[in-house]
Amino acid sequence: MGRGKIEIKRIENSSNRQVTYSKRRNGIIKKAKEITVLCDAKVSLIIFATSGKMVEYCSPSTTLPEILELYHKQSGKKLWDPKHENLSNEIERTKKENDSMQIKLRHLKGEDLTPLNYRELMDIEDALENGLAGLRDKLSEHVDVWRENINELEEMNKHLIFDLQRQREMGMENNVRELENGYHHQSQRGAVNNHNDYNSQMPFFRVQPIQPNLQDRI
Amino acid sequence: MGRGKIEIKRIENSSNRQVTYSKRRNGIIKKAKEITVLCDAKVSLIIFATSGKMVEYCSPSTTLPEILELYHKQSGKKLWDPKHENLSNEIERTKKENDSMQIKLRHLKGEDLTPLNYRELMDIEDALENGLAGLRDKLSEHVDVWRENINELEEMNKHLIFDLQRQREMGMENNVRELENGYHHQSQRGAVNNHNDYNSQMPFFRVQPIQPNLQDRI
DNA sequence: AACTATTTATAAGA
DNA sequence: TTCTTATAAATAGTT
Repeated sequence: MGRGKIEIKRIENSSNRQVTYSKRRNGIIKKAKEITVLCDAKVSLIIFATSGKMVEYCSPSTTLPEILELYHKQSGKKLWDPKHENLSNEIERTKKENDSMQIKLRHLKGEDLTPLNYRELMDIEDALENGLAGLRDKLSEHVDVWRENINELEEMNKHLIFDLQRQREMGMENNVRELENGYHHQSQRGAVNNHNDYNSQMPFFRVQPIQPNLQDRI
Repeated sequence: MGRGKIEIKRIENSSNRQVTYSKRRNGIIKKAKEITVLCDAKVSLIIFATSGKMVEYCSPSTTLPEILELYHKQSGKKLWDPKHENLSNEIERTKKENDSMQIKLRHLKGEDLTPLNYRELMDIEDALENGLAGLRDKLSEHVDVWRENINELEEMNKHLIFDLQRQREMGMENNVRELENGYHHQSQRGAVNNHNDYNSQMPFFRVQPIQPNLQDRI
């Protein structure tokens, strides 16, 4: 249908091919639209040029996914197969893994033990005892850290108390010097001079933990 | 293009519509084939009649899944969406569940405890102790069953031994009667008459377990 | 992209 | 359905 008849074989002239592609592509889409209107047909048409550019037609009464669903039902061919199938397998595998872990967890919690035989029960007991052993190691590590921490804090306290006393004694000497120089001082301050009274000293210092994140671990 | 021009609107006469459908369907497929050959295009064409009957054309250089893959890349539209998406979500959810169970299991086995704080460790210890408690209940149930079984077996043994002795004594009486009636007997048999010798009696009976499947549960 | 001679598709009829 | 054929529509080659 044109000035001359053409053979149906690849058009070698690239620009001719491009022009023909464009004309015929429009022609097919027009035909597709017509058949959907004239005959109530559902049509999906997807065309890719060699360039990779795509055009699509899908009859307005439907959608591509719906057409693919119908296609799948009729032909039995799986379109999204590789991905879909892989996912199905993976999910099945994962769920089985899940179930078996669930059962193991229950057993370790002492639940659902009835169907187990003596050997299996003993194995679980071993596991629990190992678990408790590991756990108590870890707990005692914590205790060790705290004990060490307490020691360090006590050591630090000692030094702080020592420093504080020295500080006060120096203050006293200053007081004396100041008195000698004619300065006046409030008599309330005298209470502090009794540095053998531990309780009265306590409110004067706060010690930060040596391990900065210790709070998080308790 | 025919004897008369037609409007592009639904053909009301059903048999006309059917005929037109059939002709035009073939026409479109022919056109689709031609454009693939002439212009190196990739074409997917799926047509459903109102009857539900489907015809398909896909250019020989490709497959429908491949076209759909390209379609997805270019348009961004997800074709297999509902199923595919649901599966993806489900697998993700299941994997997360898996991971958390894996971690719990490790903790109960006394592994990977380092990142836990003291409170968490104590919780695990509680869980393990509860587990051990439940487990030991179950173990002692087993032991109880065996103990009961052993008692029953011993009871049975007593009766069997008693019956056996009676049997032998009756045999003896028969022997005596037979002797009185003039029968001859080998003197070796005399050893059996000492029914206070337990060891010599043992080989004479085998007792089946009272619970038929007891073996399975040990 | 527009034109148009020609081929092709197809509507109607059988 | 299929064949026929008059006619509409599509399009190849040209401008």
